[in-house]
Amino acid sequence: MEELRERIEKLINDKYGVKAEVVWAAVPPEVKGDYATNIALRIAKQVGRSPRDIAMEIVAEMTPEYDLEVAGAGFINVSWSAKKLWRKLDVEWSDQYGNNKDGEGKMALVEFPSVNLAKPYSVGHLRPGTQGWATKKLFEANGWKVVTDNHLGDAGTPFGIWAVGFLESGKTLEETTVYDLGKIYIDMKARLKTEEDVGEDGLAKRVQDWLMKLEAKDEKAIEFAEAFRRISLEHVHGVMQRMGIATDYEYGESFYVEKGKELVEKYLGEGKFVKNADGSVICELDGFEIPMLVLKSNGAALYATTDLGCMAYRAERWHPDKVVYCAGAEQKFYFEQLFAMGKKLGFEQENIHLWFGMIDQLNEAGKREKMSSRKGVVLMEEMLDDAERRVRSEFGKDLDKEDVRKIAVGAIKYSDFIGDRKTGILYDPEKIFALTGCSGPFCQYAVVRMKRIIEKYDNEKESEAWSEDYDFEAEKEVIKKLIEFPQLIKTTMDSLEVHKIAGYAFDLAQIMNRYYERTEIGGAEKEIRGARLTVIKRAAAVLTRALDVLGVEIPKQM
RNA sequence: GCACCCGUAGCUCAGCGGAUUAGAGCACUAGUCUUCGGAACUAGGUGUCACAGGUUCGAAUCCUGUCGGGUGUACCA
Repeated sequence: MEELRERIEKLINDKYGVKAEVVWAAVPPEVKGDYATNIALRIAKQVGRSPRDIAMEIVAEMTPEYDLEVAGAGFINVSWSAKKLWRKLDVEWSDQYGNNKDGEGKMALVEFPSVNLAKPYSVGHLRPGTQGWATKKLFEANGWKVVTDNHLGDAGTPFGIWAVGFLESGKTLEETTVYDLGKIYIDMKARLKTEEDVGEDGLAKRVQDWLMKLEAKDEKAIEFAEAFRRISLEHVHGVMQRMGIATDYEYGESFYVEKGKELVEKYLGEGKFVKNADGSVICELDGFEIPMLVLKSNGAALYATTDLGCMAYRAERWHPDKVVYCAGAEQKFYFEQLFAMGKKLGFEQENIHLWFGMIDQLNEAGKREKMSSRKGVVLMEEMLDDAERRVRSEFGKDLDKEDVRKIAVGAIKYSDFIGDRKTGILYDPEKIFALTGCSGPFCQYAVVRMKRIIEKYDNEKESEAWSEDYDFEAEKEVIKKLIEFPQLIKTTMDSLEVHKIAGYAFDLAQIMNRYYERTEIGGAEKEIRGARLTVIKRAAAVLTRALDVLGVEIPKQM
């Protein structure tokens, strides 16, 4: 294919004086041929001839060396024998198949899931975790070194809200749980909203007072903050462990408060920031009507302050080439400002806001609406429990605990990758926990089934010995799919559209299910069986790797 | 007001560096069963690709406008 591509590119250059890249695309199954290029259509205008004529001429030059055919408006379709395709796959195959070294020597910092410690981990924070983890995996598959950081929401207003609410609750720190914290947070938020609506600010002031106390290192405030962090973090770790995600570091916002404030002073001194009459500090940004607020009028830090400190800390410690912030679409404007500020201040890394649509739920009227703390959210633990319950009841067998978890989490994670990450998702248990159709468990099942077949027939290394004459025609569709994989990993890296890998995994799983529905393996002659088992082994390896990028693990049985 | 995202089958969504006949899953119907693991496979679609223009030999895909939905718009994160 490479050779043919170069030949055609050379031909159109020599013959028509046009430089263009030939790209092969898979053809629809009804059409004759395996791959097609629309090169004739693309250069037709420049050449000044009809695409069909050009395609005919190209084909005439390359026949009979290659099996080419002009189709449709001027496509050039190529057919390859299954055996040739198999050889291509075989040459490229290794235990690292799919991975590449494009990112060698480069380093990325991926920030996720960045949960708010003031309330229990809810489904509202599902996407940063799943998408962030997949992004890390994707970078690694492309040869990057990756450092991950859970940028905990452990400072700022949530702390003040929690401190005020906690004192009102009358409970002691020892008897306070993460669920109490969540309840306090939600109640307080509602009260603050009511207060604001009537134009008062008594409660808001008390919240800010506690915040200031913490930043001034008041003993009581620090004690609260530490307890608050301990209670929440234990809970967060539990959920992340069940989800099968983890980060290397978890410096929270509080870690960067001081550093951020120092930098605000520094840039004020350099004239890059401006102090308002009310004491607040801003950073003017070209192209933005609204400047970036980097310090509140009462002198307290806010998100931008800690993120500034964070950006500087990371630059100094890791010198990342890219920094990926995994956070919802509603924060787009903020990140645009933050990145513009980073540029203005001379930070060199490329910043990416990996954003995603929000999670909706159906209300009583059956209408879609945003999931919000006030209306009551589904907690991650509840969701995981539900999913595991469903797995247990649907899969009658005695699955061990770990397999149940993997299947449940596989369903949840995969459902996040069915659509583009920018598209919002609907929290519908029927879809999130889907065990059939386009789902995680469908893909997991395909791998488990393949492994069983391999184990059953591969006990005497039969896969190593098959007849040289075997034509691989029955495996052609599988082989073509496997050939696509390395390129998919590369192109997904450009767009960070991980859902394309999920689509690939589903296609491959479906192809495999169809494959052994109509192809005999156990009953095949020994010389053929070995070849078929080898293809199945490779398909299992590729599907496992694709799912691994998504963070979907393979259970031992299901 | 301005900015960004979205509008494709009953539902949930792919497809959008233009191109061979617009696809999946769910749901529904009918099949395939001495299972190399049937949690599977096969067959079944009357879709104004929101609407209207434009560019093009060719537009769901690119451009402009309109309508509808969502989000954001400095002391929240």
